[in-house]
Amino acid sequence: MAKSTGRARPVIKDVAKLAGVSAPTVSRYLNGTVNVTEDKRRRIAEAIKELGYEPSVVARALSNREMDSVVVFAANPDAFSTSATNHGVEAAARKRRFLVTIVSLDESDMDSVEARVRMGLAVRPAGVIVYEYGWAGVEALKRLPRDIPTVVVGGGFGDGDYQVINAERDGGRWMTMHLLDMGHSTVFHVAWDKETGDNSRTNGWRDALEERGIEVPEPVLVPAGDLRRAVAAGKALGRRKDVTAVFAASDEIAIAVMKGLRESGRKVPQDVSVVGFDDMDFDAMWEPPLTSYTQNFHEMGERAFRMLYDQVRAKRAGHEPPQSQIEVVQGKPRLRASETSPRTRA
Amino acid sequence: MAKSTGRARPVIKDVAKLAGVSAPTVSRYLNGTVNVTEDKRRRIAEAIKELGYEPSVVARALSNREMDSVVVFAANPDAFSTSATNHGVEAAARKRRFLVTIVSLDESDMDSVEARVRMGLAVRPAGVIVYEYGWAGVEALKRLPRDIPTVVVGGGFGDGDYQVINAERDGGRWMTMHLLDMGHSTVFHVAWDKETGDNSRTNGWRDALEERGIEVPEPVLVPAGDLRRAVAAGKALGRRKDVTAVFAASDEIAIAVMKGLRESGRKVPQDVSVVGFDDMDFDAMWEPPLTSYTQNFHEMGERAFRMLYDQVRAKRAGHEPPQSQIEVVQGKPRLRASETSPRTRA
DNA sequence: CTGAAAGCGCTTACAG
DNA sequence: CTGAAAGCGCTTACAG
Repeated sequence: MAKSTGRARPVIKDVAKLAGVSAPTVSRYLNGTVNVTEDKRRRIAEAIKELGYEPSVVARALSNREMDSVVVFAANPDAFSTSATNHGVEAAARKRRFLVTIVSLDESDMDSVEARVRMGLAVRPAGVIVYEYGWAGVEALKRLPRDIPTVVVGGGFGDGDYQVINAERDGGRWMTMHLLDMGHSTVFHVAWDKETGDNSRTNGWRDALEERGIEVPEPVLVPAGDLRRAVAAGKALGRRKDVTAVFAASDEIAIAVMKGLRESGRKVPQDVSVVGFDDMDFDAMWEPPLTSYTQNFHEMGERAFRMLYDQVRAKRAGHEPPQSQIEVVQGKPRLRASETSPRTRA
Repeated sequence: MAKSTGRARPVIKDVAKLAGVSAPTVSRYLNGTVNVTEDKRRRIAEAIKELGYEPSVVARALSNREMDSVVVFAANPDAFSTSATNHGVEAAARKRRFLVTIVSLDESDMDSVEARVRMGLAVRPAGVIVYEYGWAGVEALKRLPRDIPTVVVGGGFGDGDYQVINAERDGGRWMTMHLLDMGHSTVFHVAWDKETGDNSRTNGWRDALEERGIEVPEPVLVPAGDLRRAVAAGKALGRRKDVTAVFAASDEIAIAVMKGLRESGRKVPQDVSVVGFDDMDFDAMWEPPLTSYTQNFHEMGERAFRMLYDQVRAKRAGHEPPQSQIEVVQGKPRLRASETSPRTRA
């Protein structure tokens, strides 16, 4: 603890001198690469403590040609999914003493993706994690060198050799089935217009309808993020007497749709059942409490890091990379009170 | 673009050779520290392009004794305020080609703060930004060396020499005054029990009441994050006929309180006016649309970085540090429909 | 098991 | 303006 030397920050040589050994020995002690005599171990440990020594990750990185760090490329930096996943990555990384650097991708400025990828790679991270919650992730992925350990989070099956995916499609199917099981003859669907492909909630909705042999109505697509348009969509749906159930692709949409439905004189859930997706904090507070589907983004982040770490370790040890793999993180429905069986027509 | 050499990643020497100059000259060209002949500039530029050269930030960091990066210490990593501020920091940092590393502080594990600070500092960042949205930030701040450029975001006046603060107290005062101006004889207040001190919404509420010479009722404190307890608080308030207006310390709380109020048979806003704070996305969707107060976290993040950068630049140039300063980022009220003048008692 | 030497890829005095 | 040399703080063959 005591700052015994005049140096602002002790370096490995200071430790070595104080412990009466050479710098490489301290390095070996620190990294456990080779055995060090018990006696010396003790003296080194003491010296480290005495000086408050912390190895320079920068010097280590230069020597190792890479840093103990992971860079995360993420679009939609303000989205809940992004921030929760970041947190999961960071928690797992910390256990391995890896640093995480977030480089956000601006969906509105494609040209910059190239520059941002270069910038992120300039620290020579041990690996990268790319979120495919939005399409900018796909662009970033294309620009990554093949030899850097990479994990893709989200997106469709097979977007990456190593991937952590959420069961979006399954979830969409489940929610739709749930409504069907309650007796609704069909389920309408409202979603943002930017969909993420194969593994989407929208496809899950389609799956359920098709499985039941129900004709799939046209999904209602709304410009991404435009709550007002989502309200309008709800209102339009409300005017059609054949809609008794809607599966909204997100809680935000569900809430907007409910508002629109009410504006057109329909009650939720008495006249129309509405379910959402994402299980946001507020859902339980809603009137009526919104039925939704939880995804565990934090868990996805943790798994993504662990999957990456396995690759990094193999690479450093000179082993073959682990087998390509896709982990699917299941979500689960949270039933509340925004849906009910359709009532018999008056 | 073309990878003309066999090297995986070109280094400064490759550029130098191709351009027919020495490595230091390339370095000077890159950093603009000294003039380089026009002729050589051109050749160097071409070589860089040809090789796709990107300087190693790690090597540069080792030489400079610090990295072009900033570490952010942030508690409550999942909170909207945290993620929006991060995004602002990152956007501003990118313009200066600084990397940002997020180290999250776990409020439940105080012992680790020390370790996390050390870990964050191990990359020798040029500076650090600490969020005082929660108390863990205060702990981190105590453990930072005095000589590293630092800016504090949030918290109370004077928590740091360089600080970007939100006008929380002003906002609380404004919202309370607004209710008073509508004719309510007093305003009740519900908040999480962990308050951030001087510059708090709660204090703003108190200010307004005191300015008007109104006796300040006991604020209702609820365990942080416990929405259910907040609903209960709303319910309890609803049973008291003297409550006609409540200022909730956050939108989450406002929503829970509204729910509780309704459970006790009171209508919002007809019987009781409720206003929140934070202006979350959903507020406009609420029934009734929730009146709230916006804070510009993104802007706070940007300003924090710029303030930090000024310190870093001064330090690197060997100048005196800029004058200690506190920037206050104003928020603004968003009036919607969750409050109204009290109606005359029936 | 351990030390002296060389190297990672930059930058910065030091000469010229 | 520009090059040769030394140094930033580690790690890793190479000998012993």
